Amino acid sequence: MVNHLGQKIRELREKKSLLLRQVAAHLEVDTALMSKIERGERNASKQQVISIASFLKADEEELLTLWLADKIESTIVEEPKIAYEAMKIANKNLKK
Amino acid sequence: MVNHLGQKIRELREKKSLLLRQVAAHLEVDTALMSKIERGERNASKQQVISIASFLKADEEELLTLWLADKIESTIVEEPKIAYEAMKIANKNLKK
DNA sequence: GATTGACTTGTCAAATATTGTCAAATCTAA
DNA sequence: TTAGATTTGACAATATTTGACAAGTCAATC
Repeated sequence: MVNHLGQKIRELREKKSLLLRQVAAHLEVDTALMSKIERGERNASKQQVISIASFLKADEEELLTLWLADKIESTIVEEPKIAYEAMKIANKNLKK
Repeated sequence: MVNHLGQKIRELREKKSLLLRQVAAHLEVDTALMSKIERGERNASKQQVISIASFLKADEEELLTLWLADKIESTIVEEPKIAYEAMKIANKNLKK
C-alpha cells in the first residue's frame, strides 16, 4: 500500500514541520486527500507532484521519478510471476 | 502505437491463416475490436489474452508477458527523461 | 474526562477514461 | 465491379478515478 512518493513527501514535510493542511492548501485540495497521497492510498497527479515539490523546495525530478516508479510498480504488482520478464522487454525498448 | 502483444497475435493468426472474425468469435467480441487489439489501438484484458492464447494454441505465459510489457511501456512512454531511473527503482523492489 | 488540533477513514457524486458495438469506409484479390 | 476482410470514427455503456465532506481516531493539554 505504501509507496515511494508518499513516504518521501511525508519525510520532507515533517522535516520542515509543516502540517498536512498547509501542503493541502497550497495544492488547493482537501487535507484528507493530502493524507491519502502521503499514505499511498491515492495517486497524486503529475501537476500535484510538481506543486508539492515547489512548496517543499524539493527536487521536482526526484519526486516525479518516485511518482513514476510507483506507477510502474502498481502496474506489475498483480503479475509477480511474469513481472521481471516483462520489465526486461520494456527496458530493452527504452534504450532505443 | 504498435505494441508487442498485438504484433505477436497477428503473426500467430496469419501463420495459421485465421481471420480476425474467427478469433473475435472465439472471444465473443466484435471483429473491429480484435482489429484494434492487434494494431495496439486497444488493450486486451487479461482474460482476452488467455482466451487468445488458447485459441491460437500459443504459450499463455508468453502472451501475458508481452501484454504486461505493453502496459509498462505505456506507463513510462510519457516520461522518457525519467523512465530509466524509475524502472531501476521499480526493479529493485521486484527482487525482494 | 472534556477540549482541541492533526490526521485518518468511509462514502458519495462528479468527472474522466475505457470498452465494445455499429455503420461506413477502405483495401485486396479475383 | 464485386465480395470478403479489415480498418476507422463516432457513440453509448461501463468502469475507474477524483476530490469533498462528514465522522472518526489519536495524543496532548487543560
